[in-house]
Amino acid sequence: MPELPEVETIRLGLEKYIVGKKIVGVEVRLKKILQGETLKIVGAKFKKIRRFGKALSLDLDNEYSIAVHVKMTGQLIAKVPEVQKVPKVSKALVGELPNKFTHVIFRLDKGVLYYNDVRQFGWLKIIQTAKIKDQNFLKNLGPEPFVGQTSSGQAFLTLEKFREIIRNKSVSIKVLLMDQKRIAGVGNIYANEALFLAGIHPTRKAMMLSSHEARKLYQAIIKVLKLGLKYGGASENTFVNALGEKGEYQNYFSVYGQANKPCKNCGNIVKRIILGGRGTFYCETCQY
DNA sequence: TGATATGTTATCTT
DNA sequence: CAAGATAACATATC
Repeated sequence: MPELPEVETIRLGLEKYIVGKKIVGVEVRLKKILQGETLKIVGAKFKKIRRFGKALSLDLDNEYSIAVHVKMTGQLIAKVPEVQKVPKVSKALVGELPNKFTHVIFRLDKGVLYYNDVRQFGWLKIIQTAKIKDQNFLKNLGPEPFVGQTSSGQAFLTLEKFREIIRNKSVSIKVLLMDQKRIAGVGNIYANEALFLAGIHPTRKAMMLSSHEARKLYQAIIKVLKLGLKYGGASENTFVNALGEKGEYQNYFSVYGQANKPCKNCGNIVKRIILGGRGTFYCETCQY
């Protein structure tokens, strides 16, 4: 769920609302979620928020960073004095803060930053900013599609690189799209949507795509990611932005989650299979 | 009650 | 080594 557009949505919110604010205290309610010494960051100010694929780095002004991966159900929510009324806050997804899913609380000089996580798969790591690139979650990250934001210095996925990545790979194209080591940022929702848009069947072997199909799919990936970002991400499950508001992209899915419903293009029934251990949705008529 | 949900990593089989 | 399947993590929701 939180894939590139959702994490970028969080990043934009944090950039706007917590950069410049000082950490005055840290409360860790669930120890396994946070690694590192909280003492290192007390007194430091947020300087910059970077994104690497689906991960974030909250850089402080004292050479330390808080690296964050929200995995499936993590939420980073800021309560700041300049946002008095938040009209679209999702009560169902957030409710009172802190709540029973709030595992880490950063108290700021002006406001609070909460980390919530229903499934507890996400993590936060306090590390030296200079050592970010040595982290496993970054070392093996592939180039990421360009969706109009540059914040991390990550390599971008060009059409030439994409052709190189799919060349000679007999893995299915959908599994390849979701492989973070090959392409960073694309998860199950956007892989399904991009393949539908490009008219390519998810089980096709990557190496069997024609030159034309490779270009079409490359363009489709960028298009759906940009669309997701435009709608503030997809709140299919627990995703909310840095203010606790839902995204809207789930209202525009073509195939994801549409099993047994008519294809928006041709009216045929959308199929569901499992690929890479994940629900895979496609139209037999429109994708081949 | 049981199926389903996703990101990542580990493990096992082919 | 490549690829594919499956499970594990933890829990809510339908």
